[in-house]
Amino acid sequence: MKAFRKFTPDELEFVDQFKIGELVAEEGSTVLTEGSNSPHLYTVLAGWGFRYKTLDDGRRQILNFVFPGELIGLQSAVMNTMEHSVDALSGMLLCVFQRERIWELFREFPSLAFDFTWLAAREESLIDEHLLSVGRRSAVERVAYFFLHLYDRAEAVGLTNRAGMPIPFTQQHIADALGLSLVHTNKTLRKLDQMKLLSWDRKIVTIKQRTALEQLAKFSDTKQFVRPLI
Amino acid sequence: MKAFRKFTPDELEFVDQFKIGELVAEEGSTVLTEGSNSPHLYTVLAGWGFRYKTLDDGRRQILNFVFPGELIGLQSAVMNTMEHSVDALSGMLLCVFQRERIWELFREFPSLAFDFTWLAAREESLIDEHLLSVGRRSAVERVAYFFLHLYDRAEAVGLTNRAGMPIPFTQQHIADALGLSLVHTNKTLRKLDQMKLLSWDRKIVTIKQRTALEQLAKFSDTKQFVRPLI
DNA sequence: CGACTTGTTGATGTACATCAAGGTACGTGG
DNA sequence: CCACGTACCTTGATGTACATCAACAAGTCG
Repeated sequence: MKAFRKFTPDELEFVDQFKIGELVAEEGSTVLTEGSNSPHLYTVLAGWGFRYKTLDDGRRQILNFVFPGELIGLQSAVMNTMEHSVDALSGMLLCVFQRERIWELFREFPSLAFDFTWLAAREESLIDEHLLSVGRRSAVERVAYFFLHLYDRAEAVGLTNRAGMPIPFTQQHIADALGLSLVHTNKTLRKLDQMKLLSWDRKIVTIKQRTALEQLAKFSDTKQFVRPLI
Repeated sequence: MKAFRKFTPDELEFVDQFKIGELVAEEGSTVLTEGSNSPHLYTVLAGWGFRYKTLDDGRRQILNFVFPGELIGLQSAVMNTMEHSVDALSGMLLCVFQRERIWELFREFPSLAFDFTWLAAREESLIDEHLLSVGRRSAVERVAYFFLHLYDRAEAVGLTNRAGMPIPFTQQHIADALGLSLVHTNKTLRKLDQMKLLSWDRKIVTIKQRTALEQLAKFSDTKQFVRPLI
């Protein structure tokens, strides 16, 4: 997949024995739990997931969605506690690594260590943009931005098709990601539909007028993040 | 300062020649600009700053505050573009590093590389919590949480005193950090003052009833993040 | 078939934003 | 010392974007 870089043979060998197995996570299951101290680190091989935090009274904030090629659990790997949970939206296939050996990775394979740092920095910048949305964009802008961004990421890993983007989640997830109520999210979606900019139909989202939507969303030229080869 | 870990002599030597100088940033000046490709990486030695993003119509979202001991510009160092700006709130003293040599650092000093990753992961987890606030907490909860969190971080680097926490910013900054309007931020502060939980007086903030405030804010047991020694 | 999940819509309520005005503290130059 | 400006905080009146509640329709799963 063009989203990934090439590895050298010895990197591959290390990754191969760093890996301790594969995990199939069922749709709706929780892969990692806030507050736990997971001994594992995962790479997503297939499927969708999402990271989130909750308040004790049940309010939930979805922090980001997780796509193939991304890492989950790095936080607990370097800090010894998970500060968020991860759920599987669709069935997911995960590649499992041993957390304890992360130190070895840093010592022996600086290029892989750099990848980790790069992924962490990229994740941070995604959340920064998301925070800007939730803090300063209106509901329509937020929804518009959200789907533009999501579409680009899904497309990059081949999760879109001619019809649009098949979506494994409900409007409640969108609401929880954008800091809106379920009802208002629905009304905002209907509005974008009436404007003929975006459609949501039976779990398929289609972007109908990309440029108009980008203007509405104040969509910043999202350069695809490419990890530099150094 | 107890917030920092000890370095080994050869780490110190490398850091010393990795460093290319010091920079004094004036109060109110911009240290890094969104969209630029800064050749430098900084460590904060003294003073306060903040990271933020803006929309073209001027709406601003403050992402996080920056304290001594923290790194700025790691994003541009690993990804070649800044996705946010950084301004100095007070006068700041920065230690400047050469970005190009970051690769050398990863190759020669895995322990320092690990520190970088650790700092990136910590920053991410701070923003996650902030996003939860902006997305799901009410205005009072947000303000309460904000000051509890800020106080702890300020205290960790010795920026508080018996009177409380001297604050180098205005209510507009708080509003921009919390996704509120200036006026509503002010009213919320007055409310917390009337409840005798928190006071804001001439740039000094005092937490008057810590536990009550924590309950109100749904303050999660913020463990001080301690970088593991591996 | 009912029970349940998901999407949709209208009526009502409220938390927040916006507007407008005034107050205090600090500076400046006369 | 004053008059004047400016930056920041404060408060009330009004407006609006969003939340909450309630009800129903359509699909889906036992």
